[in-house]
Amino acid sequence: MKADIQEPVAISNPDLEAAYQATKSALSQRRCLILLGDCRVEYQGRARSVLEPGERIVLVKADGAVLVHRPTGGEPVNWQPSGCVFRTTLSEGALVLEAVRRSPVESLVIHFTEVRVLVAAKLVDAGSFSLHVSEKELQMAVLSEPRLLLPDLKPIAYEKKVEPGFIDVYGLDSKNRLVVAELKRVRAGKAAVLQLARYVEEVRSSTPMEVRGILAAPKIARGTQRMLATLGLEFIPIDLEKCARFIVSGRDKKMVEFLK
Amino acid sequence: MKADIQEPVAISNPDLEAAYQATKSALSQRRCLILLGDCRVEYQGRARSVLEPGERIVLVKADGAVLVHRPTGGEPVNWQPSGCVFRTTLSEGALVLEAVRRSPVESLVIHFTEVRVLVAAKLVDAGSFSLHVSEKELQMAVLSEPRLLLPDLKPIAYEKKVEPGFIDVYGLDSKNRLVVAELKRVRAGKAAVLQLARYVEEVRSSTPMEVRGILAAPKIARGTQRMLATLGLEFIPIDLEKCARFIVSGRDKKMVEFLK
DNA sequence: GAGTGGATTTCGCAT
DNA sequence: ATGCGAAGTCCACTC
Repeated sequence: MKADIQEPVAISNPDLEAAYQATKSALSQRRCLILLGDCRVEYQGRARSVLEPGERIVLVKADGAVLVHRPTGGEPVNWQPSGCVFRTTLSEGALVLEAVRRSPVESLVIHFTEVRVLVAAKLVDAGSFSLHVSEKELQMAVLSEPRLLLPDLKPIAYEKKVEPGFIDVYGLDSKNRLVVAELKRVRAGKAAVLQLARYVEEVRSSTPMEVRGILAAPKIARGTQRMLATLGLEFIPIDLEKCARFIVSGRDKKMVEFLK
Repeated sequence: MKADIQEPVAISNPDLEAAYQATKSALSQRRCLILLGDCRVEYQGRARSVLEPGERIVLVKADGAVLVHRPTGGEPVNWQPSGCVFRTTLSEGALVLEAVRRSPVESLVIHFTEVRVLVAAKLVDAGSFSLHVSEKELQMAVLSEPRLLLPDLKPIAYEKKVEPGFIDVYGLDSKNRLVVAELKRVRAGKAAVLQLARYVEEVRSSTPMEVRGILAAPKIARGTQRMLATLGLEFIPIDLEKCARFIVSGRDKKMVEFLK
C-alpha cells in the first residue's frame, strides 16, 4: 500500500538485510530514523573518537543530523550536525551507516551488528517554540522599565562598546551619577563581577563623573559579595518574575533601539 | 511471558491508555523510553518555554535524562538533565509526562495527544569511549615529545599554577630562556593570546630570566597575529596529525606526572 | 554542594 | 566568512 510509506514504521528485531532496506528507504525519503541496537561508532574530523560496541539509540533526523545516544546522559556520545550525506552498506555481517559532511570535513561511521528496533517516520511539526526571559529579554525589560533596576534610572545606551567589551545598560541616576550595569539572568559569579569591574574602571578613567557599577542578577554567588564591596560596586537583586511582565516584543524592541 | 519484560517493546499507534501503561512500566523499570507522536511541551525553571503542538521524538533515558527532539536540528528543543523524578498521568485525553528536578528546580511537562510509536528497552552498553587529541592529550603529546613544540624544549612542569591560572607547558629552551606555552587544539583566538599574556606577565615579574611566551595551535585567528607581536609573544603552528602519533596512554601519563 | 574551565561545544548576531 | 559572547549551555573535576 502506498499510504503505508507515510505511516510510521516500527520493526522489532529486523534482520540486518531488512534493517538495511528500511534505513535506505527512510534516508532517501528524508524521514526521521531511529535505530536501536548494538553498534560501534567511529568519528573523525575536528577530533577523533572510537566508541566500542554496545547498545545505543541512533537518531537520524529529516535534515540529516545524526545523534548517537548511550543509555544514560543528556548529551549524545557522538553526533553529526545537519546536512550530512549518507552512505548505507551491508558488509561483513554489519549494517554500516556513514554520515559525512564538508566544512569541516568530518565523518561518523556507525556499524550495527544487531538492530533491535527500527523506527522510521515522517514527522510534521509546525508548532512554534518560544523561550522567555533570556538575557536579551531581561535587558529589553530593564531598558523599557528602568525602575526594575533602579527607581531613578535614566538609560542612555545599551550594549555600549568600551575597551573590555559591551556594557549591558548605561545610564544616569537622579543624582547625575553614571550607571554602568551588568545584567545576569542567573546567579552572578566572580566572572560577572570582574567583567563589571573592567567596564567601570574604563568608564571612570574616561570621565570625571561619579560612576556606579551595578551588578543586577536574581542572586549572587557566595563570597563574591565581598569582592563587589572591595571594588566599590553594588549588587541589586532583580525579580525575574517581575521582569517577565515587562518583556518587550520584537516591535517594541525598536522603541529602545535609538539608545544604541 | 516474564522474559518479554527484558525484550525491547515497540508498539505502533497505541491508544493513550496503552501508551500510559507502557510508559509507567518503562520508567519504573528504568528502561530507555522513546515516544514519537504529537505533543505540546512546557518548560519552567532557569527560563521558561512553550512548544506548541507538533510531532516530535521524546527520549527518556535510563538515568532520567529527557530529550525532546523536533524533526530537524541537532539539538533538543527541550530537555532535562539526568536525575529527574517523573510523574505520568492520563488526563483530558492526553498522556502527560512530567519530569522534575531539584537544584535548580525546573520542570518539563510533555502532553501527548497522540502516540504514533512507543519503544521501551533496557540497553546494555559497556563499550568504552575514547576521544583522541583532546587538549589534554595534546599537552601529554608535547610533554612526551617536546620537539613537537620546539626542537630544544626541556619541560619543567605542566599545569603550573600562577596567579591568573595554569600554564599548559612550562620549560626551558637551549638558551636557558623560560618557555611559557599555551596549547590550543583548535584555532587560537584573542582569548588565548590574552590568557598567555597574563601568564607571561606573571612569570616575567617573578624572575630576571628571559621568558618566551608561546601560543601553540593548529592556526591562529586573523588579526591576532599582530596582538601577539605587540605583546612580545610567539605563535607556533602545530600539526595535530603529528601530535596524534605521540598521544600517550593513561599508563604513560604517569611518566610525565613528576613534572607536575 | 558549589566553583572552574573545556567542548567535535552550538547558536546567534554584528562586522 | 569571521569574530565574539551567551547558553535553561552540558560536563567533568576540584574543593
